[in-house]
Amino acid sequence: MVLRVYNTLTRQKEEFTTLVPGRVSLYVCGPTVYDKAHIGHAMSALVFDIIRRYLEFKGYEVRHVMNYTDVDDKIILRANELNMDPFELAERYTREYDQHLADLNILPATVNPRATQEMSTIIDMVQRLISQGYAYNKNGDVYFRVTRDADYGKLSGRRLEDMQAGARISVDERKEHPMDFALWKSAKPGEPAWESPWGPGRPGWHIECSAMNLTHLGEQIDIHGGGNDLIFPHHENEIAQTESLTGRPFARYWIHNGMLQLSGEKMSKSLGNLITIEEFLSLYEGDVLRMMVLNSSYRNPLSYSDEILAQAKRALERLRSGIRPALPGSQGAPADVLESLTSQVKKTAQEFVEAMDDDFNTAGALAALFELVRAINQARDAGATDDQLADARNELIRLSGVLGLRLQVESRRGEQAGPFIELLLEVRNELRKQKLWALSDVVRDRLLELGVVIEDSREGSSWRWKE
RNA sequence: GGCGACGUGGCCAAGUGGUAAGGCAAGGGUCUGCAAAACCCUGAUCACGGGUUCGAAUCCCGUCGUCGCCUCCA
Repeated sequence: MVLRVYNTLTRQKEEFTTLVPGRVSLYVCGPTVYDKAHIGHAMSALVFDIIRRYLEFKGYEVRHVMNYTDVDDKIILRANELNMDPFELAERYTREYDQHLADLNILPATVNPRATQEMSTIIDMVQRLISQGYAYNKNGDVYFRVTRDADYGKLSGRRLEDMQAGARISVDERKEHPMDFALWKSAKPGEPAWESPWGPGRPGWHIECSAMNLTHLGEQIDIHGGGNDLIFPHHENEIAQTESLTGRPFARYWIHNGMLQLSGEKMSKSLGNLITIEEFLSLYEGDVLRMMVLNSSYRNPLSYSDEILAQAKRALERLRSGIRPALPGSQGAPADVLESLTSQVKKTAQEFVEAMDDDFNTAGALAALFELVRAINQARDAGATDDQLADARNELIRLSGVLGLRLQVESRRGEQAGPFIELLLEVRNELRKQKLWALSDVVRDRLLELGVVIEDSREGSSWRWKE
């Protein structure tokens, strides 16, 4: 099966091949660490986590780089407001973000470079860009000369002429062309600064990513990803810088995720319509957010609402219903039921791969998993034993894992409670035999309040942790 | 104003030429002391208007609507 990927650069789905057989170099733009991250950032991280996991499932060895922008205007501004050291501020939010990623079950990147640790590469690149005529120095500020780059605008589909017309482009006298962008910014007194041939200053935003790619992945990479709000100017400028220097195509595939929306608008700090990852995780488990992402297509906008959230929660529960144990007293299911279960396992695996191969169609992949869940539940209802369910259940767990979903969550609460709950069930069974319904209902209700779900059947009762 | 994306049942959403996956919700049923869960059954002709085609949600044109980018942004 061939994987096909939508490439922003060509605006179409393309067959996925890598520079080096069996290996993928993946660069994803990470956050600027000046404030708490919101679930829009989480969505992007989840999308690329799913992509990475699927690539690994396909047998690729993935070298995954995600950067932290830990020096820039906003960090300095915020640090001043808080009367704090900018590096300390960045460090705090970097650590916090790392923790969020772990909480969301996002695999750690192979490398997490930071802008402040790439200075020598950045300065070297800027210097070479100047010497080759792609950039110029104006009193300590260095700008990229967009008119020198013949195919500037190829990623975002813009032409320089179009952008000048009608747009509000700030007039900056120091620039030769309004669209020229900063490679190096001179430092004002008191600002963090690094020594450079053009005086003390700090890198512009775009050059750091170019530098980190070069250092950690090389001149050419397979996939470059990020939110679609980065297409212009950020990724456009990365291409301009890198390709001007190397003379070779930078990333083979540009992959961009759609924006998370809240009340019809992009979730963002400037609009103030955001939910932080911290807030979300204090109320729900990370897999709920992952489920929301999986049930949509990564390139389209995803709107966040209480209803969508509730749907994702229920969908996750349904998926998990597939791994519940056999019913008490099961004697085995009829042969035809077991046969159709076996064939559904095969069918699901096949449909799962087919869907994911089509530009990571996670919604389609989920549909295949839900069909497996139904087949498993049918078999269980028909009396299948744990042994008879094992293969199907393992496949469900395996494929869900490719999407990063964790179905087995029981252990997160103390296992020590198990024997005591069993004891309560035994006592309650006695009560039920004696038809003391009121009392047995009290036990069930109180246990539910404690997070334990009791389900009665003809053959006896079972329990599980509430999700 | 320029560039781009999208518009499928109450909600989310797959499907991009051959008569509409899946999930949530809703209604009916099986099971059950009750409940819950699970299982079974029930619903859309695909924004609107033209066109191409034997045949279109799926291709083309137009209209309307929503969103993103054009300034920092996942």
